[in-house]
Amino acid sequence: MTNTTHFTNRELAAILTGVAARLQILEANRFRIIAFQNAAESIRHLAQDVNAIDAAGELTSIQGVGKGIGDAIHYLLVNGADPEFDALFEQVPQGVVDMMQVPDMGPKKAKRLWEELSIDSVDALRAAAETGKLRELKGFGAKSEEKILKGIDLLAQRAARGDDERMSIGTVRPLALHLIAELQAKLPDGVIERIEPAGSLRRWKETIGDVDILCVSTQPARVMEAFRSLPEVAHIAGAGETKSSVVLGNGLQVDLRVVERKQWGAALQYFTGSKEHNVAVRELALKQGWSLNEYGLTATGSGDAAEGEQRFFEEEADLYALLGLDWAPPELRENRGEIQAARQHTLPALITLDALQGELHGHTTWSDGARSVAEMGDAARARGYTYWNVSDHSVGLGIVQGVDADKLRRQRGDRRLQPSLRRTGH
DNA sequence: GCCGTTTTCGGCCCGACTGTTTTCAGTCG
Repeated sequence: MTNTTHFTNRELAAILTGVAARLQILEANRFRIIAFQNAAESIRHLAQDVNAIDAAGELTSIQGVGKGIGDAIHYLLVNGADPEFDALFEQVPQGVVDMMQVPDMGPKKAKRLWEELSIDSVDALRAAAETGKLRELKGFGAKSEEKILKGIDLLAQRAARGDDERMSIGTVRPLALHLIAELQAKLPDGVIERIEPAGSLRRWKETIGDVDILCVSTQPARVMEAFRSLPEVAHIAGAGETKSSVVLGNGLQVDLRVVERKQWGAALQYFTGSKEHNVAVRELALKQGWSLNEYGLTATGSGDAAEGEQRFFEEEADLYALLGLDWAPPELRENRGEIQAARQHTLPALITLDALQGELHGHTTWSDGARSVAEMGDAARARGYTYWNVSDHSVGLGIVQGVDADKLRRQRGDRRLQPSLRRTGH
């Protein structure tokens, strides 16, 4: 076993995503594609270095990594390349994969454009759309061309703005709350019965890809109309009876969905995600004889309830309770063990803002620190800190109630460690 | 290709919206 580090977690995840994309274009077995996507996602969010896990021979302990993908990863980490992956990357050009970044351009369309019109890059796609070549293809029309050009512009904007298309929750949350307030002000009292941000915003993710807003109203058409005509809206990406998507001037996409009051619990659960959490909850529901969608539960007939019987939930907790689960705080909903914990009533209590008496953060060897993340974490724990936020490269240290904060401050001799607090998001 | 409170086989979440389609496939979240 060599100790050479060929790939970081992120690089490895990118390779697996590239494999999945190419398998999609080649129309491989769809479950095989999902397997690569899941493995990539797991590794992207891994707290440990995948090289260390490989060195310990425990790759298959990673969620979504079995023998097949595990062996491939090991080969890749040891040798720096995998012939099977290389062949795939050679077979389908990167440009064709890049085309799938354009909104509404999935593997099927990318494949057809590549095979039938020899379009193998975003630039070639733009040229073909501009000259009206795409509409020669069955299934493509003038509107498709227009949409593709707009999508490419959007991509270019994003690239120009920075390499990360996600925005900080510190930026997005106030904006989302402002939009909600504007929407409510625009409509007469009572039209909107309930309204709340869902999605990654409700899960308090550090970065937000797009904003999901859920609301209850008996007049969805009216709400949709008011939403789409908000002054911040630069482009309307979708306009349905109960769902609209808009893009703001700053490039942020905002989706609004309207449901009935009795559907609120299931809808909030559904739109809060994460996708991984939802898939796991729906699988659990299926095992209990219920099919779960954003409106409620429908009995499949395999459980105790008669086939077709429906259940609705005004509150999210009622839905979880029917499935035998404790209500999980949105922050935990990533399918990383919270569902098992909810079933066993062992969900952890989250540290709340008022319990924190101070915080600091330490640099590690990732940048200019002297110790690794693991060493820093161990040292912090040994000295009585409750460390509560560990990323790839730094350790956030929180002092919570029950810990002698004054003593810690004396030990550190750090006058700057005051009981005041800055919200960091976690 | 992965996985297991029906475990080594046989499943694998579900619906809204769009464009171009005469009934649906593709994409997205």
